[in-house]
Amino acid sequence: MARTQPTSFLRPTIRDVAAQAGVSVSSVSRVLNREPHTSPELHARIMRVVDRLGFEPHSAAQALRSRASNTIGCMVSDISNPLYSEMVNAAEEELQRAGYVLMLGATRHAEERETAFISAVRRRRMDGLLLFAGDNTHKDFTSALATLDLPCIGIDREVPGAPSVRADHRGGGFEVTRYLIGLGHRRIALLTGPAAVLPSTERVAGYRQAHIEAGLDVDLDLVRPQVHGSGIAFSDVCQLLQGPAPPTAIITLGTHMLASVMDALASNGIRYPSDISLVCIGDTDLARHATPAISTLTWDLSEIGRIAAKTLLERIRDGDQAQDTRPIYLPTRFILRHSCAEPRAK
Amino acid sequence: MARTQPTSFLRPTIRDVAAQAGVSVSSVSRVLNREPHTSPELHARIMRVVDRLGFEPHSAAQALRSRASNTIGCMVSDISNPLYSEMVNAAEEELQRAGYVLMLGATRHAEERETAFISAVRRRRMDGLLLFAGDNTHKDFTSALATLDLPCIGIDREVPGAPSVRADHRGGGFEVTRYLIGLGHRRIALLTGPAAVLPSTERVAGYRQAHIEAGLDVDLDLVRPQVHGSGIAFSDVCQLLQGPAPPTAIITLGTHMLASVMDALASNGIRYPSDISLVCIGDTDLARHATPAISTLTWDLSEIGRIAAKTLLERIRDGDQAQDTRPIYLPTRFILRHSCAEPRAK
DNA sequence: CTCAATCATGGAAACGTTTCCAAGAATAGC
DNA sequence: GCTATTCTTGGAAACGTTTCCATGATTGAG
Repeated sequence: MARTQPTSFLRPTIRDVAAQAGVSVSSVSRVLNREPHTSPELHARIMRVVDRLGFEPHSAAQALRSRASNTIGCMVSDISNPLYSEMVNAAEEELQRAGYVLMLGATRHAEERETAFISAVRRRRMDGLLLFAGDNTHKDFTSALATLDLPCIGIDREVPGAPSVRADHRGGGFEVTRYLIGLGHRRIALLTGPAAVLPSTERVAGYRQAHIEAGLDVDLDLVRPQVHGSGIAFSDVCQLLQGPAPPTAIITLGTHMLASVMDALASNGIRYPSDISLVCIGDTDLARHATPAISTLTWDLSEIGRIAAKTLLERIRDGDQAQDTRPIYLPTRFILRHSCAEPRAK
Repeated sequence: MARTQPTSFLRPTIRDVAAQAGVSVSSVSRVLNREPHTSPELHARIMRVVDRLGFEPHSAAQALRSRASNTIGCMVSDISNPLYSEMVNAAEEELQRAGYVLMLGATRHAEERETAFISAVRRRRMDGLLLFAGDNTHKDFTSALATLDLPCIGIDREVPGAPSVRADHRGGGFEVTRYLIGLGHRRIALLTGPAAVLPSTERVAGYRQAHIEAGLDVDLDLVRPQVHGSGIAFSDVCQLLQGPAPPTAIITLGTHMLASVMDALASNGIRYPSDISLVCIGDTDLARHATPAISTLTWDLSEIGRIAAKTLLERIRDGDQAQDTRPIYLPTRFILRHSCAEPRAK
């Protein structure tokens, strides 16, 4: 009887509900969890009290007892990168609908933050994990990940023992490079993310493949992986343009990097498509509305997020079965605009 | 003794640690929580076992007992909006550093998702809440919020009883409008977000104020709040341009909306700055690199996120004191580029 | 009409921590 | 050298659920 009259400043517990309704705690739990074997009258009586008291179950207690936290971890290097934020947005929508809450962990490319997040995932007994593209040479992180027995999906990333959802960056890189080669370009610069991140790795592979198929050598000096942040692309582009054998075409990421590249072109007095051809990867307002508009390799970011979320939910439901870990690929699409031309005759 | 030998597939608990170290559970807890009154030898012995077993405390149990979840809620309408994602990114960094995990709730402007998220905040006993700009006419949400006794910060939003961090959208709207009026414009269209969202409300207020100070009437037909998503600005701009008294200047948001506006101008054969002047709110790559570059009202998004996070942390630490709920304003800055001119003589 | 099966409910033991309290050991004050 | 304090540790009671088990009531089969 001690808790029949709940003190006003304390949130009501399931015992308060049980006491006020004159039933047992277990009945309240059963009703709240829609279990069978509960009479309609009991249900009505309990729900009335629940509403009156504004009872809301304490999810930590639920998690402790039932071993499900209804929480999904989402590890991403940089949520302010529009490529990621669009995928996260779509995934969150899908997971929210299924009753899960997303826990965000932005790693900012630091391995120490990655391992810290994995630790948080373990302590909080999260139910699943979405792992976005990141540096796959981080060994501490990889080994921390290996100890994690948890449904997991890689997004533009390979995760041992887990399926991944990816855009076909290799195919995209191939298509774009082949297109430029077809126009007659022989020195094509590729500005992409760090080499150890899957999309970049794949992109470079596609770039090489296109060269090989055309019987051309690859000049690795033209492949310039960019470190994150700042407008580092700027100096790389300047260096290339001012070098002995400047490129006649540039492939760059469509995010901030494209803006840096355009700055670099401008400050070297070089115009596209007349002086140099330009293709970007990842469609943006800037690519669409620059003058001339920039030909772009694009793919469906939201769809990747959605598929990743759905696949994760399936794996959570199916438990240990469904060990199909084949990657799911989404196609890229090349949008031709007006930023490319045949290279200048010497 | 029953649990001295932990079964391999179960995660070790604090009892396992205690048993293996031959000490009491409470000692382990004390050591782990860095409490005073623990001898160095005990500390060393326990930590050795903790490391060997790979023990990680179950945060649900901690939350249940200690009434702190180390979790911050983050309610935002749309995480894929770059304005929001940059603020969230900065806030997350600050909160992560303090040991908190961010729980993301994207509401997509739906009140039902807002109230659902508040419910999640309550059930999970989150320690604080970051509330980003949203429709302030949502009454169910507002009343749900009122029952929430929890440190809370509004970001570009007013929250009763809580401080807010905001850009000075009113001042910014005023400055931009005054600038255009100064150039001679008398019909200035304002395309902004929904009227019930604070930044828009304030912006419109600044816009009116500039008109009033100049002794001009405000034609409310020129103020066009835009519903979210899609390129709705497109049809509004077309309608204005084709109307009887088209505007000679347009103020628009710098996000996707700017692209829509540019499309609308293009498809009506109208060029800026010669035919019409253009200013956007919120700096983007597009605004910087469009030709001509677009004059922009900007402010420090990351700083807003950081300040919001820090203020929230203070409030969590200070408990019920520190009831200073005055809003913190950040200034806007007008960047003059090449998108404005005096209006055409008739 | 009886016995077995099912239904509806209650009681109590978990889940894995933290924290309160008690108690013995060590230290300090005089 | 004795008492009053402070240190160090252990035991046990919470925290608020879910779930297992037991029990009485109801139903169904023959």
